[in-house]
Amino acid sequence: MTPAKIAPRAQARNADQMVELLKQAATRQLILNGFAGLSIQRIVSEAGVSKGALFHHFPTKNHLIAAAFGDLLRTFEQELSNLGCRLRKGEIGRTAFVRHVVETFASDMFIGSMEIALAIRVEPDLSELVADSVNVWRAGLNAFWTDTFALDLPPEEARTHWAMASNLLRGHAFTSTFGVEPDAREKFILAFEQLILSKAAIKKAANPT
Amino acid sequence: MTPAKIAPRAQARNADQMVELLKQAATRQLILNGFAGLSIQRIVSEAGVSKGALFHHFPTKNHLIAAAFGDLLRTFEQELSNLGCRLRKGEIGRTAFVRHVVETFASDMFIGSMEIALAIRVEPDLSELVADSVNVWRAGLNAFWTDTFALDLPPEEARTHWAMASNLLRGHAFTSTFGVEPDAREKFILAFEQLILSKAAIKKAANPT
DNA sequence: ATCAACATACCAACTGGTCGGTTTGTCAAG
DNA sequence: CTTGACAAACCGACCAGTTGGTATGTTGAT
Repeated sequence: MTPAKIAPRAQARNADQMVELLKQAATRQLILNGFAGLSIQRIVSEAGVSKGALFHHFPTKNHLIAAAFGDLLRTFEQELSNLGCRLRKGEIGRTAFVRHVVETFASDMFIGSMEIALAIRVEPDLSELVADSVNVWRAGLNAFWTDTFALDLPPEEARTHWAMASNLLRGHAFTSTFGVEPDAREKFILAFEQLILSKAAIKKAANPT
Repeated sequence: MTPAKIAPRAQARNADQMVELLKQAATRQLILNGFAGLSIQRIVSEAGVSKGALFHHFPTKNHLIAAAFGDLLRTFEQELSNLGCRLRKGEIGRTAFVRHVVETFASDMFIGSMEIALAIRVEPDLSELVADSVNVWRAGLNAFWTDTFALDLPPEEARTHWAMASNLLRGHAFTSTFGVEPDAREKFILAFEQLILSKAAIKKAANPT
């Protein structure tokens, strides 16, 4: 008889789980090594699977990155929406709300997504793959503000105001990557609240629980 | 006699010019292909010189990137400072000033520098090489605001206010990479002027020419 | 003659894939 | 229940090209 051989690696059989595993591995490696350091080899090592498995589910690297990026944007949108709901229900105050929102934007995951977003401008293939996700994110981000606050301004001015709010958060997140002084975050939170939210009324939740 | 051979490539002999050439080639390739696509091969092709020449002047790729990044930051600082001077001398109005400042932040070169800035968080070597340039830029950016405008606020609050201004510009620049709606830039300019500069007085130039 | 400046060939490692083989789960037929 | 067929899922070896350098030789200015 042929001598016993080392058993080949077992092959899991759950496509959805594999896709999820790959997207999460990509996200972790993005945070760890940045967009420039995001390689297929690193992703499969992180996920503990083969390149063949990866390319079975995603035709190109860009497809995987786009899928992971789309998940990231949906996660942020969900987090923000939740924060808005909690504020409207009175579960948190306005300052705490701002603090949480700022933390979402200054998170490793958001910074990672910013890297992808900037890289997109020179990668037409990737840009096309993420176009829908970006549009949904933009609309969701605007809705987050308008669902949460009422502002006594004409619609176009209100839209610009909330775009400013989002840009301020992005700018702060960007600057946070170099580290912030100990109390600069807290100062930003208060200044943001004053500058952006002082004239905005919190909408009451339809059904406060 | 040995038959005529193709003459070896002529070797220019001007170190300063070569260094400048390499930094500018790196910057152009950064704008064209992003940080992830910024390779030695692309830089030397862009510059029309050899890798040997590059590595004679810069010990590693990161040294070149850091040098080019430092130049970029100094260029932005100079541009902004000039705009501030022109405003103070009455050569341009406040709205035009804001428009020019916004254009500086939304420029390809600034976006390229943002890519480097984000990548730095996962590259300790590069981070160390650019630390001084970043500190100088930060101080220069704050001085740009405080040299140009007087604000009736305590120093700490003024500092936070101007940090908000810069972050707003960064956030807008970031969002601009996806393209902006036709009049969104103009709306941003007006809203910025209203939100950030409405309570700031333009300092008069010491010697209006 | 000397050395900084520059060129070119070479290197090991890595890149995003491709490809042939193996494994696994499902289904239908007996 | 068993068996065989099938295709999705997965593996790992292979591929051509690229990466950031290194080593050696040549050139040009003094």
